[in-house]
This record gives sequence, structure tokens and C-alpha cells, in this order.
Amino acid sequence: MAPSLTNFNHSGSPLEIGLHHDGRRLTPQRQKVLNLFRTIGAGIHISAEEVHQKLLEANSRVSLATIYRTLRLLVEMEFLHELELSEGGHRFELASQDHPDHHHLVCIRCGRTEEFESDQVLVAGKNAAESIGFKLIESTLNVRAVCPDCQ
Amino acid sequence: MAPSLTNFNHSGSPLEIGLHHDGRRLTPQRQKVLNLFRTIGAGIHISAEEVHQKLLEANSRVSLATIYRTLRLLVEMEFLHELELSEGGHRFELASQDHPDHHHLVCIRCGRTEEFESDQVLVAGKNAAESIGFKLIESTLNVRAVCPDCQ
DNA sequence: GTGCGTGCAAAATCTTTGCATACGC
DNA sequence: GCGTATGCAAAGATTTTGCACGCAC
Repeated sequence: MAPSLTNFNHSGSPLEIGLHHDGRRLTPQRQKVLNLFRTIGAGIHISAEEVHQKLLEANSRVSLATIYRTLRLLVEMEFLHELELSEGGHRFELASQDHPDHHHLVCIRCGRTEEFESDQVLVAGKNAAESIGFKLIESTLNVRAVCPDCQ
Repeated sequence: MAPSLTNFNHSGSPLEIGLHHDGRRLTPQRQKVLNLFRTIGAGIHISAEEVHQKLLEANSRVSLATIYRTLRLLVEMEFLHELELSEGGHRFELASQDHPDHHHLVCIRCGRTEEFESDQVLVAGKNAAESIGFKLIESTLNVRAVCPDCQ
């Protein structure tokens, strides 16, 4: 019988192709981590520890060491973005095709975070990059602001 | 005899005023840390450990614990910005008045970093903030790109 | 003098790594 | 079967914290 896998990363997926290109392997753990990010959607950022917890909740036990290794791999392959919002540690989020350049608006008092997109920002970043010969990959604007509740 | 202090943070400085406003104190350690950032200039980002080293080189011994505490304080007071460039740990840079909104262009291969400014980005961030009732403080655009040497 | 800030050292976190085993290719 | 990836546990790095003393106000 044919396998009934429904995950996103099967045969011919960008993940598989990218891995094989470098002699690497498509493992269940790598699929699970990337699928988790795809399930929670673009623009949500979680830490390595949170990835571990969420996989456990989904009955997928992946060691924390493997999660760290996988996160580094996926960032290197540009499937994920690594970012930092002042407190705590590193966070990761899906580098979605639908969401190539999105931005963060963070309230400096309560930490509330909103996401937005802006072609204007995209263009400005691209212009700046090209003016000194850089080739744009992506950009993220972090706006520090005060939200209505905290004003 | 009159004191011949030449540091930036003496009597009536923004640092002193900000501290006193909250019942906090202007200490030599806090002055040294902020002066270090002012000496190296805006747009240069260094880690807590680097702050420690540079102060030692300048014959100013400040404990690492105090540096961590002071960095958090200065970020909270908005004298410094905290940022992250994928590898390693947190970095800090001066939040200069001359340089209210400046941006980073980082080569994802060699790590080379360039700075730039853009009114276009400023306006876009401001618009986005105001559209949901946030009051803009400042914004930083991080552009991931590939520099000419690495292409 | 009062009480915040510092230094020290220990603790708590967070992240990486060595090694034997498991498994994708 | 070969060689990469995993899991575990220990090591390493980074950041925070408790406490006694010192100093800014």
C-alpha cells in the first residue's frame, strides 16, 4: 500500500532537495521541526525549548540537542529566521514565501508585539543594499514603540 | 581644586537625570560603561564580555555581573540598543541622538556589517505604528544580504 | 545615615559536543 | 554497508542572583 504521509516535506520538497544537495539526510526529526513551524504559521516566533515542548505535546519526542542542531541547520538553509526580542533567548520563526519580509512592532513597556508588512520598507532596504553592492535576502524592521494601553 | 572630570555623564547629563528620576544612582561603573559606548561611537555593537574586556584594557575594572546589570539598565533607559546578529550572543550599541533610526545591512556569509539610514524606512515604520495606535520611539531595519565579495 | 549598587562566587540557564547506536541513502 | 543523524549525558558558555560591604545621595 502507498504511504499516506501528509507532511509538507515529502519527496521532492525544498527541504529534501536542499538536504540532498549537500549529502544530508531527511529525517523524521527534521521534518517534525519544520512541520511544527509550518503548522503554527509564519510570523510566530518560538524558542528552542518551546519547540521541544510543543513537539512533546504532539507526542513527538525529539531530543533538545537535536532541536538545537536542527534549528541551526534550518536557519543555515534559510527555512527559518533567527531573531531576538530583547528579553530571554533566541527565537525562531518560519521564513515563509508568503511572508518574505515582515516586521515587528514591539511595545517597550509591556512587550506586546504586532507584526506588519510594508513594501515601502522592502524597497528602502533593497535600495540601500544594492547601493553598496549587496544582494538582498530579506529584511526585518523592528519598531520600538509604546502601545495604546501603555501611553 | 575643581574636579577635572572629562566624562560625558557629569552633572545634569541625561544619564544622571534619568537615574535620579527613578531614585537611582550615578556610579562610576555606570558612567564607565556608557562612556565606553560613546567612545567607540554609534553603530558599533559589542557583547557584555567585550565591554568587560575593553574596560579592563582601559584600566577600569568592572565586574561582569555589574556589566550585565548595567547593560540591562541602559537598555531599559534607552541609552543603548540591544540587538542580535544570528551567531553568538547579544550585542549592544549606543542609541545615539545623531543617529535616531539607523539600520544594519549584514552579509549572511561573512558577517560584514554596514550601516545606513533611510527616511523611507522611518516613515513606513511610523505609519505602521500609528495605524494601530502605537507611538513610535525608534526603528531598526536589519537587512540580510550577500556582500559583493561573497556573491 | 539610608538604602541602592557593587563585587564575588555560586547557581541557573542556555547551548554545544563526544560518543555509541540507529537509520537514511 | 557507509556515513550521517540521533540521543544521552557531560561539558562549556552565558546570564542571573544572594549576600555582605561600600558609596552616592
